[in-house]
Amino acid sequence: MSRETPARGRRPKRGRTRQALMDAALDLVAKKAPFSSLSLREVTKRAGVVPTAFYRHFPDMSALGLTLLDESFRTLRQMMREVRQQELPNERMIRGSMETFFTYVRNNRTHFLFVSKELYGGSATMRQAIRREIRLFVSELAMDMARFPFLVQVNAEDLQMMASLVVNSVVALTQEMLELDEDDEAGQQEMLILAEKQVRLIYFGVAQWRSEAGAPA
Amino acid sequence: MSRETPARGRRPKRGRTRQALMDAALDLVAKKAPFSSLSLREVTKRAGVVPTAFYRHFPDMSALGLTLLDESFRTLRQMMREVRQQELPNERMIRGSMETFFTYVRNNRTHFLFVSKELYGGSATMRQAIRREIRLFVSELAMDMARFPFLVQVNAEDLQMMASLVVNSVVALTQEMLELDEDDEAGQQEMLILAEKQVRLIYFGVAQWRSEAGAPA
DNA sequence: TTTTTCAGTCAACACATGTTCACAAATATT
DNA sequence: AATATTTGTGAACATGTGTTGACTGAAAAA
Repeated sequence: MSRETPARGRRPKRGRTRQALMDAALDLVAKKAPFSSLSLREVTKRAGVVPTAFYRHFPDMSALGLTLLDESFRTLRQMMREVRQQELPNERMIRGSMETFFTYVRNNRTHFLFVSKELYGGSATMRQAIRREIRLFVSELAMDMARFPFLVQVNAEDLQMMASLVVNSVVALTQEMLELDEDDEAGQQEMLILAEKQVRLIYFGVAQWRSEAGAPA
Repeated sequence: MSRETPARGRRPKRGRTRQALMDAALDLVAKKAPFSSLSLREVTKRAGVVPTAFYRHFPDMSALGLTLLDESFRTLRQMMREVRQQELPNERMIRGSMETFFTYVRNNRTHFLFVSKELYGGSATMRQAIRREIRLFVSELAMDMARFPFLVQVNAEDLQMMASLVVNSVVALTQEMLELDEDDEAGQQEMLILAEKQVRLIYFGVAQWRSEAGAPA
């Protein structure tokens, strides 16, 4: 922390411009339109930089988008790792996972908002990339579930089905939560409880599955 | 079916322009960008009409959007009615509902695509409107579920929770299906089966619910 | 220190956008 | 048949857009 305050008049902002552009875009997405309807000039203006400076860091807007996606994914994966490694007793497991997950969402609101909007509204490449990531998430969850004693004899396909059900539900609730006001504590808490209940309900169904519904139609 | 072929040179297209604009927008949304990044001129061009003609039918683009939303909702409600009124025996019920639902999705692809993209990517008013419609859907499903013999003693809140779980899951699968190619028969069928399985799984959980998980934490 | 590379500015362009206005054709009303 | 109203057209505007090129100060490498 040595030389700040860049001389007044010409401000160098020594390298942070790239990040400033990304943050600006994220901000705009969070409180305005989807990324696809963001203009280059809009982003640079918010970043406090002249339009042409953009090209020093990204060839075009879609490149910025992909970088943003990458940054968001890093957050997501880190969260996933944290959720998976905390081995809790069966009863507390669901609650614990949901808590750390939603905490992550709150602490990385703009990232999740960005991903949420791009999941269906973004370009084809974006949507594909996000879906791939989600599928990965589903597979890992399925692997974890395979270790449950009462699921040892469920085939891989059904495990995948169950995991995707859990993930889809949590994703939906996450998107609903993002719709809430940022500091609506009560609403957020309500969402957490709802999420826990729903996942628990699914696990009830899962526990029942092996016996009855073996063969597909 | 009297006077077609509009005289060549000046074409009258006697009133159909409004619908042409709506269809054009829907088309563009289906095979290109989200609605918010559509330009007025783009839409009019695709509708085969001069930009200024737009104002004869809508004050601005967002009005077009709301009209489109309304049109899509009519489709949705009609589908809902049809699903609800077919009282099938318990075993066939889930399968039957899913089949008519997904048939509707296929037959109104552009509408569902539009709604799907607007759900998270659209303007605040749009998102709210769609969410309201979904909540309505959830409430009706909860009412239907309340009549199940094994659910009579589940409280209203939990019924709502279960219904929202079902709806969220089906919505997610619908969006996944819309990502598929339009004439990927195999993929669509697969989605249908997956949907049925997931809903059935949820119902297993539901059947188990009443006994164990009464009180919230 | 000198030189090279990096990261910002400024001016300018060609083009797409939303919107206006006055006008004309098609249709509806009388 | 005469008139009024709706619906589409054309020209024109101010503004916002992506992108170019030449230039310049700051930081890094020599």
